[in-house]
Amino acid sequence: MSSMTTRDHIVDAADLLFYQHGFEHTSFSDIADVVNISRGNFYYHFKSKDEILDAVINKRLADRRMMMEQWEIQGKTPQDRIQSFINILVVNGDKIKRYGCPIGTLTSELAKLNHNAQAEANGLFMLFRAWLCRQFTLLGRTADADELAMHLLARSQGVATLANAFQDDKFIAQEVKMMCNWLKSVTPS
Amino acid sequence: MSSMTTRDHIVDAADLLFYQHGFEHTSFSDIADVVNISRGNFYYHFKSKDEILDAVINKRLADRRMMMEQWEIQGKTPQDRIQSFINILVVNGDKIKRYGCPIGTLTSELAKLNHNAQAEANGLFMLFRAWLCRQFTLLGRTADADELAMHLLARSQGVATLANAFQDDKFIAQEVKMMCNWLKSVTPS
DNA sequence: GACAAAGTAGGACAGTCGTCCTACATCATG
DNA sequence: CATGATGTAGGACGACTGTCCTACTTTGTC
Repeated sequence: MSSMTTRDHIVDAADLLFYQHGFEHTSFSDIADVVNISRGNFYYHFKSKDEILDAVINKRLADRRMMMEQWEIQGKTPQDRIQSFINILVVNGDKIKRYGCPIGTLTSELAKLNHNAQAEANGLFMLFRAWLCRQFTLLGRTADADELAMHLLARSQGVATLANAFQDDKFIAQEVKMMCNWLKSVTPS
Repeated sequence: MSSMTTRDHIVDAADLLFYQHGFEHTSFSDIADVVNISRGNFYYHFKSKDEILDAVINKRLADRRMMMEQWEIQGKTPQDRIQSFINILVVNGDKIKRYGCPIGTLTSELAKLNHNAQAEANGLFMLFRAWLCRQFTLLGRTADADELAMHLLARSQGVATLANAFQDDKFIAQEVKMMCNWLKSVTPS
């Protein structure tokens, strides 16, 4: 995109580097090398590293919102849309094997750092939770929609963590299949 | 323990601090403050920070092995023993809510750091995987014992990650109950 | 073309990190 | 008591961190 500002480039690079190497392990120098600007000049665009983190979280929130909108357009039924969520594990399989889930690993890291942005990062989970909850409600599971949402979220988090540790494609495929069957089993006929 | 050496004290303190604040975010000064020794003196006991990490991983391996031996003594049936594994989520609920799973968060961090000790840390997962696999085999599920082991491991990892993010006791209880029901459902009658 | 505004470069800064070194204390054994 | 081994204290080191500052270049507007 030629219309992208330097600020956008910084946020994009930080987004990727925070995912690949973690927030703390990513330095200004690392980002500067990617964006090709001088290290000291970040402070024209951001007052602190934490402000970059805020921007990255907001970008991720926006990205995920857009993704969900796509799912709503493409998936006619709630099952289809929930299926789209499950399929992330396959679509992003390679990245997840290497770096884990972008959301889960970020919230874990910030929890250990006792970082101020914890609540904001958790908003990413809340976004998926609320969206899934809505889909399960539309599916007819009004009574336990949130439970089901949390259950599915937990399942996919667990698969991401183990896929990252074991680098196992077959495992991901197996678990995705089981989640599909589970989805069928909770869908009223 | 009065019989504990300084080295043991260092490893214990590092074990706890690595869990609470992460490996990278824990400095020699942090450990020194807990153990009450001078910072520069670590190198009499360890040649590098990575060597402390090795020692911590080995300690965790030994601790978990001991835990499993206890489970084998206390649990008469394979179901009982697998149940003991599931119950970690309740027994260690408070710590998990604060800091996540000690194993999952460590392997995630080391993956992002691209650290040499990744393989060793993954040994912790392999330990549980093999143990669970054995229990499911004893349960009579010889054909898919490893699949079931990985599935249960993933489930507990997911619960730990979300419990850490959402600080939700009720969620843990719900998921543990579901895992119990799942365990019954895979147990041949 | 003048000039303020927007953006950038590059280095200074104080602090912290892991590492290493040397001097000192403790202690068992002769 | 003497002596070597074991362990400890405390600071020096170079590298790197996030932050901040000043000088410079580019850009848009009158």
